[in-house]
Amino acid sequence: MKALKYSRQRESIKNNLMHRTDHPTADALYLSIRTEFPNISLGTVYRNLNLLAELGEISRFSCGDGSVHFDYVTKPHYHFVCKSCGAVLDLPFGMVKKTSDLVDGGEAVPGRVDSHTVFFYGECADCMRKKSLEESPEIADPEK
Amino acid sequence: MKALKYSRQRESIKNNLMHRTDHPTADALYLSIRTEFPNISLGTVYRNLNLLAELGEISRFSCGDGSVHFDYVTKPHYHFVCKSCGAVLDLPFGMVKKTSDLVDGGEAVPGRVDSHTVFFYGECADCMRKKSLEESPEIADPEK
DNA sequence: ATTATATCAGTAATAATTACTATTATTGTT
DNA sequence: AACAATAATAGTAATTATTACTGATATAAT
Repeated sequence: MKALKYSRQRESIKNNLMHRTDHPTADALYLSIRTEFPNISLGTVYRNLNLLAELGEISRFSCGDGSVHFDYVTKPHYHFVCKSCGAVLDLPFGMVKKTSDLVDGGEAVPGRVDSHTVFFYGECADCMRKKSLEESPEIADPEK
Repeated sequence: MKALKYSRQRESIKNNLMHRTDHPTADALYLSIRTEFPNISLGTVYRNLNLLAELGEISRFSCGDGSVHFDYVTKPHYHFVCKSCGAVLDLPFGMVKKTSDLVDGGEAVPGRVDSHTVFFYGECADCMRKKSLEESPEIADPEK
């Protein structure tokens, strides 16, 4: 693994993302940072955003339309997306207490909720089985 | 508004999506349909998928990686995404009973859940205010 | 200072999606 | 069944988002 080196550009990207709450796309962030670094490259923005996401310093998500957004807040929380203006707002993690909170949005949501989606991420039963098979075949197939 | 006309291609796209459970992307669907319609156009697939989604006959979603998937099931349900093989599985709507089901995935999930996200879609307070202002300004600003 | 290498700017390449256009298919009407 | 109106298509070009590449520059350790 190669050691990380400081760079003013990466620092600026982190700083910029830290001081805004609008969950910008890579391009929106690029346009903003250009006021400070007039000739920063869009590729540099992408590379650092993905690097920071891998390091867990920021999070990246897509809110359904295919575009990817970035967020400095990494602790678990939910998002509210306005279908009218496209704004993405943070919602406190604890707002969902029961299923009915999901269905009607509960009272903590700053607007009208029409629908919601939930995605679970992990490893499916098939992949778990395959992996344990690779690690210790004798358990899965004692004849061997 | 222009009237909808039948087309064998659109029928085939619906049919194909109806008989599979793997939430394909537009391109995956295109490759599959080409066995029946060897010279169907990728643009035709995109156009019809988006049309059907607007009509509410199918649903479209992105599971975080940026790619857009399509689903013939339009009634509310959740998704489980395997980070290992990329499979997208349907989860029954009623599986989430309380917050702890969200956090640890509960027992209804066919695999190991590491994380989850929730997106609420609707209209934010700002847009709601603006809209009501446009419709009846005298209420918002009686002096006028 | 010297050296090694991570990072950069700029550009080219790739992938996903949409737009355009001349042609074909569908539907309602004679 | 032929006709006219137009929705839909195939094929291609254009657009957008993102990644890959390359020679130059910045950073960190010796």
